[in-house]
Amino acid sequence: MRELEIPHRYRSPDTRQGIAAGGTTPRAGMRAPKILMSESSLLDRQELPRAQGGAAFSPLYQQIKALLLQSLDRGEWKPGEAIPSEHELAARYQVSQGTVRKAIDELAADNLLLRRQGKGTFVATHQEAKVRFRFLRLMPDDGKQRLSGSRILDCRRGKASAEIAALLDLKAGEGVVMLRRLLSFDGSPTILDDIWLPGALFQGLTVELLGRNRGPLYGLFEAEFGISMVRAEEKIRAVRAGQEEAALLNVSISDPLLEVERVSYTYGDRPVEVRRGLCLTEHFHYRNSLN
Amino acid sequence: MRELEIPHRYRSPDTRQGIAAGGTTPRAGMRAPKILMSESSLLDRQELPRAQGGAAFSPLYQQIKALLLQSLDRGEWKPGEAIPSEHELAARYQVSQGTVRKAIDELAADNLLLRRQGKGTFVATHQEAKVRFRFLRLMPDDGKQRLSGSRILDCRRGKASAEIAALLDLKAGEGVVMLRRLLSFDGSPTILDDIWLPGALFQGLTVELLGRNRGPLYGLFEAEFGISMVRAEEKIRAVRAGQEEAALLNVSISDPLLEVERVSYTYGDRPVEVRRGLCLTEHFHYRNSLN
DNA sequence: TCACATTTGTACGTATGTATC
DNA sequence: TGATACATACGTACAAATGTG
Repeated sequence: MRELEIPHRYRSPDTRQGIAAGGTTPRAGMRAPKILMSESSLLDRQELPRAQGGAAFSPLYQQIKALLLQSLDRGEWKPGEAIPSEHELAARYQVSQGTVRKAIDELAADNLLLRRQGKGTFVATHQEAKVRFRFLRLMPDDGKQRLSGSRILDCRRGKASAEIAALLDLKAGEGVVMLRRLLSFDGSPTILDDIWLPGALFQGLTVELLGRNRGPLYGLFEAEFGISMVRAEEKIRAVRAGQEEAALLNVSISDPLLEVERVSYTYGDRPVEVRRGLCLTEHFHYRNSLN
Repeated sequence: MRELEIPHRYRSPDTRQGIAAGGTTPRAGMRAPKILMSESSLLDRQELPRAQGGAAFSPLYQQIKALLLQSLDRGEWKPGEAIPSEHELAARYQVSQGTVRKAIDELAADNLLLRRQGKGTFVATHQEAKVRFRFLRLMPDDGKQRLSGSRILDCRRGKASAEIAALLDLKAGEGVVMLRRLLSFDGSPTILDDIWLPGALFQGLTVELLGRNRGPLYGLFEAEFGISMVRAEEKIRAVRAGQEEAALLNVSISDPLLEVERVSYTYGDRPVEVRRGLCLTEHFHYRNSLN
């Protein structure tokens, strides 16, 4: 583990120990602890700048959350696997189970973890239908999800354009993998995706590997490259079909298409994918919930 | 309040009372407690059918959440107002503060309530910029939000079409208010909205009232009609501009437009608005976050 | 089928920190 | 300075779901 400090708030409530109840149970005064991470690291701290000029403090459970995030990021627990029990984590970090619980609660709310009563807490994976659904927003108008077939049209390596480099947080000219695929539903081509990935992170990515893959692309990324897509931002527009796109999607030039620009992030808000999808919305729609 | 029953789980942990610690603090055994709503009402219960054929049980905090929802729905606390403190609610419902806290946590997570440390917990209102932002997803490509001007083009009453009636959960032919408005940013028309509302709920809604309104439409609905928009579902497509729409949005016929179909819901998942927006996405985009 | 251990879920209580007025 | 309200942290006990012997 790492070096820990003691914050000057949420100290052990040792004032209790004299007054405290029956002596059979282990009391707070016996424990050593209260930890604080020495560096801020992945902490998604609030925007509030503390009045004091000093270090950035955060509640214990946020620190635990950050530690859990680090473990996830390092691949200590793989997608689909169970993480240690709350009890075990509490012992490991020397905090109460309730504190671990609150940390996990937030990670579960962010869909990074999945709790199952009686079984344990599991690392979210794109192999599950539920998760995949969260990232595939195009739905048939009649509501019935159809089988989707993916055809890889292209996969090659090159240098990032200035625009892509900026979005992926790369230096201009760094290597990227570019791939193009066509998703069909019931055999009719519906989504044309252009995808850019940082070359360094996706070394062995080839058409052959993609061809062998059944199931979602993000599932492959998890299994083969250890990269979990955790979050994405999309920008959606209505555009006109160009010549090439029209041909691939089997529509006329200038037909309206839904353009979906996506930047996907892994743990720690690091961008790892840029995607531009062109969708035929004659019989499909992009669904979204506001709340 | 209402009649309450005692569930056969989560009974008072009265086994403690003999063993329990110092006698100065109020013990669990003193309270009367443990409630269960006699009817299911607004409960958003899980899909799990209980093994037993009997009543539908739910955790206490879910019951409290349902009671809070009822109070919100009845307008006991108005948008922008503070609800009673956790302490007070705990006393009212005869449960612990922690249980009230968990109920409020969920309502806050759903954006129905807003917690402010040191001040209280407040009913969410569309008067706030933050909330408005959640429902206005069209953004300028450069990221800088501009002033939006709303011009009401039409407002009349009529009978619901079969389609609208179905979406609003009305009987075919029931009265609706239809209105059309044009939103402009920096003076350039960008969004053309057609809106349908249940006539019965929006009695005094007129062009004059709309004309006097500054601020968001949903704010007006809250203030004048006591109807809070809490959630919405959208379906998004790329379409071709028709003649009328093209003229109003100042584009050519057949230009691509983003169509956003929205159904909005108030407390208890009751649909209270259908909206069809046509958006110009030359310099704007619909933003969305996936997680 | 039953008993048991494990793991998450619910509920309670207490003490203290932090923000606000 | 004090009162109030939400936030954090600890601890305990029991319920419910799951898997195993």
